[in-house]
Amino acid sequence: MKGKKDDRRVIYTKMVLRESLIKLLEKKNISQIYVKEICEIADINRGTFYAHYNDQFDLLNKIQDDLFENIKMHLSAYTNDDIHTPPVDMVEKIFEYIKENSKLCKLLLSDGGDLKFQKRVLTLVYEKSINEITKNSSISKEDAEYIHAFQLTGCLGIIQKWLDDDMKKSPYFIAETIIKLTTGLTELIRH
Amino acid sequence: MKGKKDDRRVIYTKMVLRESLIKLLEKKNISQIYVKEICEIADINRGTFYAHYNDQFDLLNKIQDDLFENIKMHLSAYTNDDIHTPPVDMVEKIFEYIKENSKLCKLLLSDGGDLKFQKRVLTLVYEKSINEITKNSSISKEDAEYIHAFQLTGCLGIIQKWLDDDMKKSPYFIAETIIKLTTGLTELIRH
DNA sequence: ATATGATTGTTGATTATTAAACACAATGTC
DNA sequence: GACATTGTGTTTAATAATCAACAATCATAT
Repeated sequence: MKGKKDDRRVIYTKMVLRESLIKLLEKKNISQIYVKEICEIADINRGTFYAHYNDQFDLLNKIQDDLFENIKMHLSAYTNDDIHTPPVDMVEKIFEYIKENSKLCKLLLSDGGDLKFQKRVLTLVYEKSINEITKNSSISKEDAEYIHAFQLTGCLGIIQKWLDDDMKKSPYFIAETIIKLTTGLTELIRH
Repeated sequence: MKGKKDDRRVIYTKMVLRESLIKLLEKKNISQIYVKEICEIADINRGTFYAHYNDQFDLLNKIQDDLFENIKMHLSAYTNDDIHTPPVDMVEKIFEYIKENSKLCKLLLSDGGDLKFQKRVLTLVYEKSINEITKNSSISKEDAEYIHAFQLTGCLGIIQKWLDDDMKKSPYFIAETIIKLTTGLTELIRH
């Protein structure tokens, strides 16, 4: 799948460059950020930056790809895990992950965030859960699609509010709430 | 005075190795700490450690030397600065420095700390202030020595208490207190 | 328009760090 | 005491990051 693993130097370089860009993104737009700035804050030679990334946008994309992949991993763990693990615990893990990366998530998922990225994440969740619900129920695919349009934007709303509130509520509470609301919805349609 | 300046890599390596050792020193004695541990926490190749230091003790010595040099710098700034700067502000700077390096200072200056190092610092302060006081007063050198024996251990006591209290009082407050107590002392002898 | 200054993207030579391996010493376990 | 395990100190070739320089591009103000 990939070449050799990065050694410590590469891992460190990428990490500080990412942190540096995230820090800058809290203050200004990506197109107002210079490569030079990123390197100064990261304390990394500019030449080294270009050895890994083409420009600011490339770096941001890589960061987004990573976040996306991680969310994907958490989601697949949720749907594929054995039946004996309560669903709440699995969803909780996703929110713990979001909390750990709150700075970045706030930037990308908030109102002023990256719309393309949000759509990308939502589509991922969408495909996962459409299958889940239509699989073992009498609900038509058409109905399910509307339910999920509602569910997805609803979840995003909850996440945004949670981040805005500086994650005062525990990840478990949010997970529980979301599980209740989403499972409740399908119950409503069934009857 | 010295050769070429270290580049970014060297600076980073030394920094993380120092932080790593300090972290370990909070849990155990220097002679119970392995070089291997230090490198693992710092995420630095063991070979790189040996490129800069001989062993744990050498690293600790270098850390102490640095702290010593910095305290020295702050002290000399205090005694050599122009007369218009209030002494309290100068002493405050020293305590701000201690606060910034509280972890390390706590380790080295506390009751269980390194006695040799404490003595070294005290001697430094001693020489500075003996001159200061005998210079423009009628106090004999013999008297001054006793006053300072008192002053120095007294100051160390205050610093230790301050560190034990997790530096709740501001650096300025401590500076003010120490100035009051030490200048007060010489007044007492004069009369 | 033109001049001034700052950022860019790339380069070449140099240096620091890396992973991996090694024989050896220290440590703990049965 | 013999045993396996773990840390030590050093070496190797490979590679990543460094600094410094460069012409080219962009920004801003005059």
